[in-house]
Amino acid sequence: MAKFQAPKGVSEYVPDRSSHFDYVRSTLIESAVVAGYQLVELPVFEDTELFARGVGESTDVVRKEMYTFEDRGGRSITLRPEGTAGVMRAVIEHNLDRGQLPVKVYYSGAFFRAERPQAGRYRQFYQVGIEAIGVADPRIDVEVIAVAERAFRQLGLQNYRLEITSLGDSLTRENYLADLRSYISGVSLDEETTARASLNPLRLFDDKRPEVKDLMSKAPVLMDYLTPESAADFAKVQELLSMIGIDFVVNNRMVRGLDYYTGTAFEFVHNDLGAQSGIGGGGRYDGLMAQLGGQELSGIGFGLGIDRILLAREAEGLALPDGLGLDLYIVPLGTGDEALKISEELRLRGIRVDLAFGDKALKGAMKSADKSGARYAIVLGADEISSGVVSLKEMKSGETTSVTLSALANELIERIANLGENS
RNA sequence: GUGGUCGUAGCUCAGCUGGUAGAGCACUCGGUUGUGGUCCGAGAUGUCGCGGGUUCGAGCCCCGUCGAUCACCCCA
Repeated sequence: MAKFQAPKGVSEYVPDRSSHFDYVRSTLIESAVVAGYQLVELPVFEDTELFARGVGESTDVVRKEMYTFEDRGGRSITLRPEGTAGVMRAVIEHNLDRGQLPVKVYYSGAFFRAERPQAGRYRQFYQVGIEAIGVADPRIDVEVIAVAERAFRQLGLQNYRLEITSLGDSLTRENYLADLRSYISGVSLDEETTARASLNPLRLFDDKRPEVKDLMSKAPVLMDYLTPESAADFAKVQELLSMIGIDFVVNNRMVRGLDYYTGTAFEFVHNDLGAQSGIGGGGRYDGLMAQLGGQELSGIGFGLGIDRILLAREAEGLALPDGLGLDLYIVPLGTGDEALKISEELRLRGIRVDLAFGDKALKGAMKSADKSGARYAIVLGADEISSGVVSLKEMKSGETTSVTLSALANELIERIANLGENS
């Protein structure tokens, strides 16, 4: 029979790599939680119009990368290609913006874009994102950036940089885009590039062809058009980032792929990832809430790519930290009934326990103990059960200690706690 | 969506100018009494991605297809 395979271009995680994935995801989430962001768990599909209006009709995401289908009721549905539009919809729908501001939420899950896959670019991929809605304050911009930066540091990443820019307010953009368009219309470009420019002239700053780069290096720069208010905000953001010790580089040619960004925009770029080097990015969006039928509230947020962050950790040779695996592995001799019972008692105390099943020989079961990565192992045979004493073996050193079964849970808990203090 | 490279045991790969498959690691069992990681021995494992074609004969050649990968495009 022909074997099935996963659909083209999806990322999926199975042991042992899945534990690394889970470590990255939970570290990112924890960084948001400690800053007061609360979970929103949202659908992975939404009304197509939400993304068309929210993300922007001119974006590639909306024009050619969405998974769109008609449901049985004839509605046009789209698998979410990004997180912010759905969050705005939920905030408006549940009136979260009627209470205290800012609304601070995080999300985590799968997103979908029908692109040609390559390393770090998948058709189903995973992000953790946060949004802070309702307060336009450079300090929140910096907090949002700090949530990402802190997570990256905790994950041990080194070889990356933070790029920031300001896209200015609507007046800034209006003036700037007019000048940029007239500059572009004055230079000669091929048909396809001209078409891209007419959709969003900013995109040309991303072009990798030398001749286009050369042309764009002489183009007007948005930074020069910032209104005094935008310029002051941007200066404040930089000042505060420095104050809390976050390094950054200003990239005044940064291009963001989604149309809703205004003001502060940022991107984390990793150096070891090839073409798909962005591990996270975000920015402020002034008009989005109103655009989607809500109040005129500004917001800021980011999306971090779990897949790419995992690749970045692997590229930097970072291993999983100790202490995430099993605490104890039980090797039963004879019937394993007692081992099963004890494992449940220990698990009830929060100790991570696995055991050998299926009447494995001692040697084989000890090998399993070794491979399980458990910190400790005990053999549980007739002797131990009748005497009530087991020999607790630390797998790494091979040292054994006699412990009574009744004291085993406390002994393990104490040792695990000590380990946490030492590391 | 466009172009390049690639696809052989669970994993990493070898397989010369076409003659019906191999290594290392991993896995299972064993090296006589209840303790893994080293060592030694034995063993199982592949429709050579899939489909067609050329040939007396194809893992090696040709076409298609699926997938991966790299770049473009775009982005997390």
